[in-house]
Amino acid sequence: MTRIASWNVNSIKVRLPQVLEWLEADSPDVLCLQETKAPDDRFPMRELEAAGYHATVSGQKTYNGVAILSKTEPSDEIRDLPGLDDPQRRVLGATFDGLRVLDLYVPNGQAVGSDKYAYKLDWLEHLIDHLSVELAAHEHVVVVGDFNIAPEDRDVHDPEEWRGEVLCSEPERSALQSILALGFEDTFRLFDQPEQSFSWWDYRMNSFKRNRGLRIDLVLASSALARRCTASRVDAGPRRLERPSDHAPVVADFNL
DNA sequence: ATGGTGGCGCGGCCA
Repeated sequence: MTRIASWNVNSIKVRLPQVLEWLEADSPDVLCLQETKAPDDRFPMRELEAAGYHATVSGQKTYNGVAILSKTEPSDEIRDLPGLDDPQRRVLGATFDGLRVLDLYVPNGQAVGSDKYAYKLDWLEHLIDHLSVELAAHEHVVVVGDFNIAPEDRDVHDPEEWRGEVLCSEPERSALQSILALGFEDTFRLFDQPEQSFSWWDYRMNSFKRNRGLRIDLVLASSALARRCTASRVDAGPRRLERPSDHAPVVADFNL
């Protein structure tokens, strides 16, 4: 069994104890992190290596930053989308024993119509182009991360409140559908799930206690890999801890 | 309601 997980930690410095605890409890083979908010020379390599994990990083100061923690060594790492010259560290790809892993921190987009929203849609276009290349090169591809898109209304606590807003707008959802149409499955929807399952809850307004959330953290698997998926879930446990990330980990198991 | 909460870093940006 191979377990792949994704967690937007909103600062690896603050969340390191929770990450170490979660690695110990859930023993993923690969844990992809987003919003590490740390330059590579400030990433806590030693602590994670002591826990038995390699750390492959692409970070920056203050914002963004992605990392892949893995039990085995990576190869063929990428840190950019081809054709997109971008200082923001949002992409990390690596291969582990024939499994191609892409860790994404998709731009938030701020508000529909803003410059950041245009950047998000442009970024997604470059992502779609690159994922077709990845699919052509690898049979088993898993694309995980904070997509900052709720795929469908059932992934939103109040679809009418969010209708047309950033994270839910039609162009964003259309871009995600284009990714799926390349030949990916949203592994969460391969299984029966509790209603009102979300992966992100705003820090404000007691959103978590009221379960006012969105499911924006996804594990997508290429068709051949999806056939080997045995489970996919959100682990809301860490969101209940003191000083939590605003995101919960998402986890998928594969018969590999 | 243009707030609210949290991280970074020490004022204001970003989510």
